[in-house]
Amino acid sequence: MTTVSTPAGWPVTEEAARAVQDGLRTRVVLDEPGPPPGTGHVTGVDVAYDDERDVVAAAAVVLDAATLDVVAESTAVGRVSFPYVPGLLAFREIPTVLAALGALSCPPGLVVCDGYGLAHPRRFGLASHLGVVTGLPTIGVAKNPFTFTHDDPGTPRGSTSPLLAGDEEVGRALRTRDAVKPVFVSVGHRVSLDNACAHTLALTPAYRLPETTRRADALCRRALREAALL
DNA sequence: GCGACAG
DNA sequence: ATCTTGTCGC
Repeated sequence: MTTVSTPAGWPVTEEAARAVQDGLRTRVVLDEPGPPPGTGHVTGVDVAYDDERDVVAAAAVVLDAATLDVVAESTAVGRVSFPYVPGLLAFREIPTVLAALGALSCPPGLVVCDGYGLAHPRRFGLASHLGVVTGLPTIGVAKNPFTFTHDDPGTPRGSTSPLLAGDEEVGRALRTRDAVKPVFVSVGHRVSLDNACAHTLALTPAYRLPETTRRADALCRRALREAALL
């Protein structure tokens, strides 16, 4: 496990953080399909917090995309770098997530984030931000619709409905299990929305949430419990 | 101005 | 995100 501190120059105010987003958003690449599902590596990243102790732990878990077997994993801990503000989640998660990704012993391939990419007030959520900063293909799979609207997808697994910001499709509500609440998929960087949904389905053979985020969630919680950062 | 709001 | 017990069901 590695230890990280908040990067020099990291935004302190909400206004500064929004300015950073506006400066980076133009670098998001949307015209690549991304890797085909079931090939290469797929990596889940997630973060857990202990605001009492001011500690944050991140985990990255690399899976073989064909078998969903764990290929590699890593964790990182640090201090909380930003408060939770809707629309600015990336500034809270990215430093530790970058450290965890950097500690991996193999290439991550496609990165699956817990949250949104383009489905964001300024079209630059966590998944897009992480993609631009690393250059890696990324997608966002969120558990809640945030401020966006959607119709309920059909009952069968695989059914979708557009996730809308007004009349703009910023993502998709995707049913990953029959009759179970859908997840909300959006493009991060260098992946198409169709492909992002296909990957999400490939990663949900048994549970609502992708195996990537399930593994990363369990690992970062464990890392937080065991963190001795005092 | 007020409320809602990924994790 | 996090605080939290038991409980119903495959």
